[in-house]
Amino acid sequence: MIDIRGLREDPALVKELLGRRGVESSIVEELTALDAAYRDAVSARDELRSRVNETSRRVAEAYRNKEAAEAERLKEESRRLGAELEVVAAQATDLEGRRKDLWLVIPNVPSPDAPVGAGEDDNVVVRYWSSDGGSSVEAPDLDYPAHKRVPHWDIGVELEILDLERGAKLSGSMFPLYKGMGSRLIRALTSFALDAHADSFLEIRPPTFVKRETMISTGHLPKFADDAYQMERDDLWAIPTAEVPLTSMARDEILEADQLPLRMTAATPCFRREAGSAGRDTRGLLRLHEFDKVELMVYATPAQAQEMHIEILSRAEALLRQLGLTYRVLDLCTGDLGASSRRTFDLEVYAPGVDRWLEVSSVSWFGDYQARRANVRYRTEPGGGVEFVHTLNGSALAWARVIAAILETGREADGSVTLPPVLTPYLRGAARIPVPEAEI
RNA sequence: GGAGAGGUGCCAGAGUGGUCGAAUGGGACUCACUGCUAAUGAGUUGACCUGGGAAACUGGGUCCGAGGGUUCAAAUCCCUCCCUCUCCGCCA
Repeated sequence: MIDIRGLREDPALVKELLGRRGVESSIVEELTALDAAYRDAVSARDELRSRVNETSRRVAEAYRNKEAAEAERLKEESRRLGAELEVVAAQATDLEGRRKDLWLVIPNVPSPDAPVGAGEDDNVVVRYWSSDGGSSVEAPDLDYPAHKRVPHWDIGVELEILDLERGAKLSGSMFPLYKGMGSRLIRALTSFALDAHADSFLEIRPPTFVKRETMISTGHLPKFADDAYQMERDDLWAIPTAEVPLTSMARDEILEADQLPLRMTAATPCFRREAGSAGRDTRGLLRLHEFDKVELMVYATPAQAQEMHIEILSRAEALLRQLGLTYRVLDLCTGDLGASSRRTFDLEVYAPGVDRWLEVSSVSWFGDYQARRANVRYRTEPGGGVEFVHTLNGSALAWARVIAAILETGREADGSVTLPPVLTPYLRGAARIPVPEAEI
């Protein structure tokens, strides 16, 4: 949730910044109006409640003084005030609910540093990286031989490591089934990444299904309910990313300043209905209802947040470099920013077979937007006041698309795939995926 | 799933209708004493909403697992739900 006090103080600024991401100023004005009405109602309710309380106190007093008649009279008065209170309180409750409903669906105020733009075409490429060219603001040479211009779904069938038809048989399209080296590759990548972060990130294995409140904390509900899988009977939701459970780890808690920054990492499956993109990218591993991902998440003080943002980004990039994959870093423009985010960098790997840049990581700084929803605070100093923490997270990394890029990038002329050497120790020494011998 | 016990402040723990935001102990913080640490003494110590104030501070309201109800009045009585513990059952 945005800082509603900040909104009261400077509505023009909030309107301006939210306008950059396409939020109508009338919506902000509506929240301002509801907020004012809510506060009036609360004052009226509290004043009346105060009188009821006072009257009740006098009832007790009257009884103590053995003034039964006076007590009866006060009880009658209190009853009358109570009836009045009920009406006023109902109004306050109604306004509070309407204010909260609107408050919850208003997206975060973007960072003034985020590039202004309408949509993904306006994202800014910060840099490219390739194993040949290193880091550069110039796009690398994307000149690949024909044998690398084969889509991973064909490679997957050829090498017998992907069986999307059987995945579809079991669960429907966009639920992949990996086998053999395909399956092992996910395990290897997961171990590789978790080990890479083990120096300073606490490894967590969170639950995969979470309560409604947990989804609300990160901003995935109520607005984006259509994108999530729900177990209706128990009102549990399948996590779309480990960000969801990790961000709620400290929900309703007050952390000590010396615990921050608090870094965590988790490998989990991620579930997405992809409701808005039916029919797009239905082939292969480009867009899936279920995929595995390693996530990094940090609780930080506002002062630490920027530095943590860079640290997460660096870690995600380091993995891609070690895997030898060509990638680029995008600074998302205000129009493409996720609803909860203040600023986001996306990492996209280049997959030569499908000739596309694939998003494999999204590194976001949420400010206190999620912390306010999740009520995660910290004590600024021992015995001092409390403030909301800042939350940040980033994938490091989402494996399905990384695997697509590895297969396409590593494909040799004979059809086998050479794997990134860093994975060899995690693959019982295997350095490549051979072409299966033809059956006789 | 069945039976029982229980959920109170940072922690432990008292409190069965009004004087309870809540005893007491511990912790933490501040001050004093001490060369330092420890010990001792005194004091302070919640979060949230809303109003006043530049601020220090201050008025009102809410919060004793959650939500409803009874009552002039609920931590305390009633109902529903959630969670924890013990035993039984089941199970990887």
